[in-house]
Amino acid sequence: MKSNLQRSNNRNDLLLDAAAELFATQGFRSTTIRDIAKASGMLPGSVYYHYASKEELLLAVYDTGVAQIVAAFEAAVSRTNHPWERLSIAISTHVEAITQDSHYMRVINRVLPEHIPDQLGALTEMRAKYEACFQRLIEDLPVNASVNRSLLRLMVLGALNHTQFWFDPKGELTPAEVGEAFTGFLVESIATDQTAEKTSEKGDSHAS
Amino acid sequence: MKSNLQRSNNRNDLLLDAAAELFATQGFRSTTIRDIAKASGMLPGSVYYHYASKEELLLAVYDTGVAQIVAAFEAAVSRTNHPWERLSIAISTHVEAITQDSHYMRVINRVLPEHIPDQLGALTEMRAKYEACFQRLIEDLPVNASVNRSLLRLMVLGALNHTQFWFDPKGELTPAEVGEAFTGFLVESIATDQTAEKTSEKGDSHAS
DNA sequence: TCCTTAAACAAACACTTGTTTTTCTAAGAG
DNA sequence: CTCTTAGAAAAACAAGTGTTTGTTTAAGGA
Repeated sequence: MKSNLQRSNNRNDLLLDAAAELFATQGFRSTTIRDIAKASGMLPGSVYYHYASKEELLLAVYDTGVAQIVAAFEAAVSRTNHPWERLSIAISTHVEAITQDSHYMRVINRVLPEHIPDQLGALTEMRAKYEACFQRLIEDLPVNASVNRSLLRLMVLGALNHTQFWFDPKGELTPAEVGEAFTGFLVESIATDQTAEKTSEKGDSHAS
Repeated sequence: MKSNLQRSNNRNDLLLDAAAELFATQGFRSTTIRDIAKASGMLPGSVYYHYASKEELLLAVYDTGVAQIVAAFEAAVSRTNHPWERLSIAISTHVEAITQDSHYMRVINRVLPEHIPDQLGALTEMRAKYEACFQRLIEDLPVNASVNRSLLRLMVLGALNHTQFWFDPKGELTPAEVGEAFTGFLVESIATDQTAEKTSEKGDSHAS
């Protein structure tokens, strides 16, 4: 039988952390095994004791990242039952995730499945767990029947994914303001009348 | 003096075309000089007779791509003076550009300046020429005073940049429908009243 | 104490990368 | 018919890549 006191697992976590940080800041292709090994204080070959390949290391990071961002998402969204507020909160949570917090979540934004063809299926599957959050959230939005919810989801996801290239955490805008603005751009156009009125009272979309 | 009949320039164009296609379909890093040489029917070393480096080759492709997409943009947008229709047309032009047409335009979408740190400045400068088109277009939109036009532009650009990952030219949606949908999601929320009414008559945003 | 084994080291391997150098070819100029 | 030279071939270079292999270390169980 196995001993209940395994030798230090911590180096494995350290390795994973280092990989996450490097994947998040440099991307997958630009990060070498030697970079990761150096950052976690070991030699290149030692990495392969823990993970069979560089791509498997990415999968482990990705898995953790998805779990974290889904958890952050659900925690944030549970604060209210109002569908449009939920969208706003979800957006700000996403923006927060890619600027602060752990590097694992940033990997989900930076490394797109389409960029690693060999792992396209696995990565897409994981990422789908996150995108499904938005799917449910958008399904719950009270919008006009003519609205193509799938296109709406893709528009929002695209806008969110791009925030990594322009959002400056030291800038004037807060993640919450981005969420409110993006939501505000949409709400009155597509919401059913009663929900639009309810939201516009507290939203920032109208001046007059 | 130089002879007016230079030897065949066409191999240079062929080289550029091959590079554009590969950069567009595989990305910059994943495309090797050997790939490009093979696709243009020459040997790796011969590429360097025409371009001093792989990155210089990218710059040449990028430059052509920006010129083409700006031209396509302006030609499309000039068809109407209505600001919201212009936005819709601009979006559909973008979606068309990344699916049909030349590979040069697809490179602009696929290869983001942030991914090639050594040429960040040059690429950003070129890309700005394209993004400026949207900036002017959004400046001309009659929207409420509370609307942050900069955020609106970033939202639209993000959504557009992401279309490459999901838009299927063989699918049910046409680029024009994407443009109309995206515009429809926005127009009534942020447009000043009279323009919103004008647009909603022909748009597809309201059912009731 | 002996043995097992998790964990890492040390060093190379096999290959790919962008790039350079040298050599050849063929077309136009004089 | 030479001479020059644009243009490409051929082959290698130097650096970097992911990965594998053989060896060492040290902790825990018998």
